[in-house]
Amino acid sequence: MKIRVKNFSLKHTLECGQTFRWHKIDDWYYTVRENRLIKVKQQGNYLITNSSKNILNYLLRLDDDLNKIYKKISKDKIIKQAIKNYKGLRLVREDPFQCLISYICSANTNIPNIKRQVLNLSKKFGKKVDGFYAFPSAKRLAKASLKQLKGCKLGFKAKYVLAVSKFIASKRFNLNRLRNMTYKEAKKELIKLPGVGSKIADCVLLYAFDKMEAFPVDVWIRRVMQKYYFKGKMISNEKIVKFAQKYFDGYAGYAQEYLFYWAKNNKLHWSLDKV
DNA sequence: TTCCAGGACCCTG
DNA sequence: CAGGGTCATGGA
Repeated sequence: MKIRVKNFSLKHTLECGQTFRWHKIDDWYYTVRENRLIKVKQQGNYLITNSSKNILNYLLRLDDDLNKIYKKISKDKIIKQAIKNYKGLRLVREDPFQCLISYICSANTNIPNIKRQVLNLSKKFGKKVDGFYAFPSAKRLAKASLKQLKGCKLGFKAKYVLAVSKFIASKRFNLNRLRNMTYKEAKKELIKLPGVGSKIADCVLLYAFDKMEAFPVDVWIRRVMQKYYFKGKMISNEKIVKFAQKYFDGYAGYAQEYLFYWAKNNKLHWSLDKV
């Protein structure tokens, strides 16, 4: 099926580092969602896919009015440059459990390692679907042993993944309930989970629960914010979050994604900050 | 060899 | 509340 799109870049959307379960083979991107294989590629203003318009609209936020969002967040030359470089980058809508576990795995490591960890989990515990692997359910991961999880190279995060999976599988923690909460309420709940702090909670709220005011602060965002928005001054993560939420006026999450990709691709490092 | 990566947690002062 | 050490893993 062929879907007309405008103001959309599949490449930037899937390769900017917000999502870890799309595999690129030639021009096609593959993932498994709800135990079904989805494949998609972009040709100019069209997406070619075996899926449906509704599903891709949902997963890739094709209905977001990007021009309106650009207008809201284009407040300075840094963010303008990032928007210009990555035009068409959209946030994604991830499965909440997959998103939560993926970002728990993201602690103190890099994107290739995160991808490796979630792929290992999928291969070991997920269902095989047309040659690819679904991300395992909470129920399945809750039955895993710590040794098996460490075998997936999760390192010190294995215990968090196991504990969180057990909380969710046992229904002592209801992930779906977060969808109807405010950003603040939902964040307060997420942070109660072991291995989940402010940054990972913001990632889950942004990529899985539509909380556009979430502003995950990782090392790259810290660098770009500290250098260009706080004159190099050391500042707490919470102050960065609060500043961004006010400054980017309801769309901090979108601004964050562009700034993150920009900082990372420009190899922004501390040595440059100190100039 | 040392440093770093989409951090959280624990302990100190 | 801020600052530092620690935790597994793999690439530069």
